[in-house]
Amino acid sequence: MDPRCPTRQLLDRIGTKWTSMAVKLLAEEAPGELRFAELRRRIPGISQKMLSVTLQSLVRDGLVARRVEPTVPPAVHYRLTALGLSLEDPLSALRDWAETHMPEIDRNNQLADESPLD
Amino acid sequence: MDPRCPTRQLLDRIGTKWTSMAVKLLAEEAPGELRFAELRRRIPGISQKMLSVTLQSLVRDGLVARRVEPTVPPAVHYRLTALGLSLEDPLSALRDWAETHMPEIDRNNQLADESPLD
DNA sequence: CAGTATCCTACCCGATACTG
DNA sequence: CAGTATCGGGTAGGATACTG
Repeated sequence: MDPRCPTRQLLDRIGTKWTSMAVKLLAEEAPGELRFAELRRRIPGISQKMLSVTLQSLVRDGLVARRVEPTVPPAVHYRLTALGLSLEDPLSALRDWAETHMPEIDRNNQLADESPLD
Repeated sequence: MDPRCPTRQLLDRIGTKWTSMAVKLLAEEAPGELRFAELRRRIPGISQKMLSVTLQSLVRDGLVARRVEPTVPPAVHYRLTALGLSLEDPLSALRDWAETHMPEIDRNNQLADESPLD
């Protein structure tokens, strides 16, 4: 198996802390857009810097499109591209699995904590 | 959106460098088992330490089962649990997407490198 | 409003050596 | 064979301050 396989490269992207949340919010809005500040409001705990870094990476990958209204102050809108939207299918499958099975994983970890002799 | 949502917790696990490869190899073998050294051989570049850490984490989560034959030297076998096997569906969907679309993402990044003024 | 620019810390991961 | 122990570098990510 190749440690540089496409799957690993993809996980290096969507595995970063805020990426999956940004993609989900933009997917819910698709084909509409969200502004920088609106995304910031909907992702509790994210800093301006991390939202900026996250979105730049998504734009660079071609998963998200950035549109600037040249007003003062500027209004910047983000939306998923067709490529980004196509990622929603496997990503929502992963979300469904997580919501269904993460509680069981949590229980398994608690059991491991209670029986440290295994 | 909750930054501690199940999806993020799941990505924190399968997003680590070697986890998705270990799961894939064990899934291909399911319901059979693989030994430590055999996994090591099939994951080029992984160190003993990282394979050990990766497998321990998977066992702790209940995604992988560990079976020790008390011989000298010991023979340790790993296999996916039912829970681990259920993860294969969304994970293979993600792999399929990665193989199909990562080349396009690579091209997008190359274009971004060539046009730094955007 | 939508970003940059710095600084700093935690921790993932690799390299290496050792062991029952 | 299947681990554990230890050390160290690189980097993701947080806090804070500044700007067109």
